[in-house]
Amino acid sequence: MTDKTPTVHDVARRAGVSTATVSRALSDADKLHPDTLERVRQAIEELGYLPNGAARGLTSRKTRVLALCFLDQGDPESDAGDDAMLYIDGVVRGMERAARERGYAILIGAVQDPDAALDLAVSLASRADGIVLLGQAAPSSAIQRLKRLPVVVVAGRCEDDQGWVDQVRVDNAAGMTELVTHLIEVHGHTRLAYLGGPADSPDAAERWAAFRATLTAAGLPVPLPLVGDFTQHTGAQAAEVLDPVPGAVVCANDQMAIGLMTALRDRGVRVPEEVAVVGFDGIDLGRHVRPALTTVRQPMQPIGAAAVTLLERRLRVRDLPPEDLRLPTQLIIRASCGCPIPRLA
Amino acid sequence: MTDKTPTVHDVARRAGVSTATVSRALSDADKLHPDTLERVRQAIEELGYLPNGAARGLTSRKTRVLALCFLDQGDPESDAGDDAMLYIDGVVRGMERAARERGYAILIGAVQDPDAALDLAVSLASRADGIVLLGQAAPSSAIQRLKRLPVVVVAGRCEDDQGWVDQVRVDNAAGMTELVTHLIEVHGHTRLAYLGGPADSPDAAERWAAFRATLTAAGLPVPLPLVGDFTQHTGAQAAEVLDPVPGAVVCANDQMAIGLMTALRDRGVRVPEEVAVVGFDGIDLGRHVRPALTTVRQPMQPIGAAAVTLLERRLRVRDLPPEDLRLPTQLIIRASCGCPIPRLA
DNA sequence: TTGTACGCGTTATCAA
DNA sequence: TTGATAACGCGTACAA
Repeated sequence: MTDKTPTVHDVARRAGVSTATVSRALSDADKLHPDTLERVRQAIEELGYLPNGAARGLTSRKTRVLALCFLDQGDPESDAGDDAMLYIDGVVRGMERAARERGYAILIGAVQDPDAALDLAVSLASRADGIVLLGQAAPSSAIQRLKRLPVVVVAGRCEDDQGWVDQVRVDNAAGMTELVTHLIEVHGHTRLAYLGGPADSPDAAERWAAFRATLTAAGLPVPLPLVGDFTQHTGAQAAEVLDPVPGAVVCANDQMAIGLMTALRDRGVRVPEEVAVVGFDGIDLGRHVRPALTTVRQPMQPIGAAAVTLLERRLRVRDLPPEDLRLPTQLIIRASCGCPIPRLA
Repeated sequence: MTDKTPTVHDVARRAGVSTATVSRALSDADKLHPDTLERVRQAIEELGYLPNGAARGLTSRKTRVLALCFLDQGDPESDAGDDAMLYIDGVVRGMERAARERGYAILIGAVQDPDAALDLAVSLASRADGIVLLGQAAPSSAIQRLKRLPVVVVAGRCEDDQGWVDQVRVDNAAGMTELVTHLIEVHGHTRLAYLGGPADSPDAAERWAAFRATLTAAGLPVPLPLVGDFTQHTGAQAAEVLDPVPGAVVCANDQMAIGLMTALRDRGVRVPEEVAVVGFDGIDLGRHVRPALTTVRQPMQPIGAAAVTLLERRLRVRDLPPEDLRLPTQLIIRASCGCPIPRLA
């Protein structure tokens, strides 16, 4: 009883055929005589043979793997950071489903430290046919270094590398514009406050820009933004600061909006009667808080799926102009903006 | 300008060294003369060289990859199936974090059809050093077939393969017992109904068994269980059936409990005043519904982390008796059981 | 329909 | 400290 893991040779010997035949049994099964096929099947079964992916990848120059590289800054213990993870979970799901249809598996890697992103990306890229770089995990150094293989940047910095690599983003500007316009035109708000996200978030930047542009276009004054860190905690803090309570508070993401609403309620301020609160992202939780959160939905899964589509396209055709996909957002009107409660939450 | 992706040879030539030196530059950097190292670094940079993971894996017989194989039965369009996915997301997160610490990446693959699980598992296993089979994705055929490499079954069927492979599960029995005991002893319930999960779910089976055992032990009558499919929809349906409203309804998962509560409220039945409702799993949503759901939390991330730990352990020592880990659950008392509302939701 | 033999890119062994 | 070279396991021309 040999304990080494069996190879094609072992299978071949046991089945009384050549290694080539074994190989064919695994791919072009139909090009074999049924009896031969059966013998090989037997041998494989009996030996517990598993093909060696590395050897396969070496000859075929393909791995049938698509990688995803992202930053996981969440404190493993607390609930903070869950927001980003919720987003990532959606993207992963979308990628996996899209990849599955095309015969790919997804390789996932994350780091805490942005400075480690490059090494991780290289390490993942060396085992994949293409790679998706998520948000902050896409320093231009990484993009340069990986130029040899298909790279898609999702939710990356806006300025850098534009027209350089394929990108997938969400149309933050359109979403925010739609949201603010709703507040102004439907509810007649004129005093809007803004609770923004971290300065290094491209999404946060785009949302803020669209917010002020929309106010300006409407001839309304642009408030000084509060700057949060995308956590519920930060949203709660904002409730303390907002003293002359404005008519409405626009938050750069849902978590902060929810934290804010909760703290406001604790302070005895009624939402949406006294102040409207709206968010951005469309996380599931927003459907279940009371009042249900009016927000702008980011299509997480479609983002993941689009990234895979782009990767696969470039795997087939290398010489293609870079694509810069902006996926549409969707305004989701619920109760926190002051709209009547719909029949179904 | 050659367009082929550069190899160690190209780098070696450009740096005026041998391939062995290039190889060393990537692993034992400190065993090289600083100047040599620098030249190699240069060449790598200039050529945009990326190591070939397949070739590496071939010689080293290691991939530094751990695979996860699961069933994704969710309808891509609807919200149904989210429950299972929430669970999986948590496990993935736990795996990734634990794997990262040990220098591994996670390879993810899913199928809809349980019958396809075996093929997927083999395909994933051939590219990984070890594999985690989740729930239904672990038919004994797969476990047999993969015997050559470390396999961990998470939330698998209870009877099969016990003492065969390493397993990670949650202590459903203890959790359910604790939950039901709370209902009986603290709230004095004597008429309990049960809304169970699908017959093919090992978790559902264990929970039901513990439920009835606890009632029996308390000298209470065991009701006929309603059988749902783990969705909110099913929970809502249960509200119609439960006519002589019992004192409490124990649901085999949170989704059903939430669906039930909502439907009950629509029917004008007050929870928890008229009937207590409790769930199982501890999904995030349960914290935000009103009344907040009393439930039993499954430690999703620790489950993933434990699976990785087991895998890595066996990667180091093959000859070890199989481990059958039962992770503890945690009773989370909120409002839906009738307990006073805690200060923080 | 089946077999032979070479090459894929890297690491490790052994010399130098 | 560095170089030459032999595996590693599989796919695939090419031959039979």
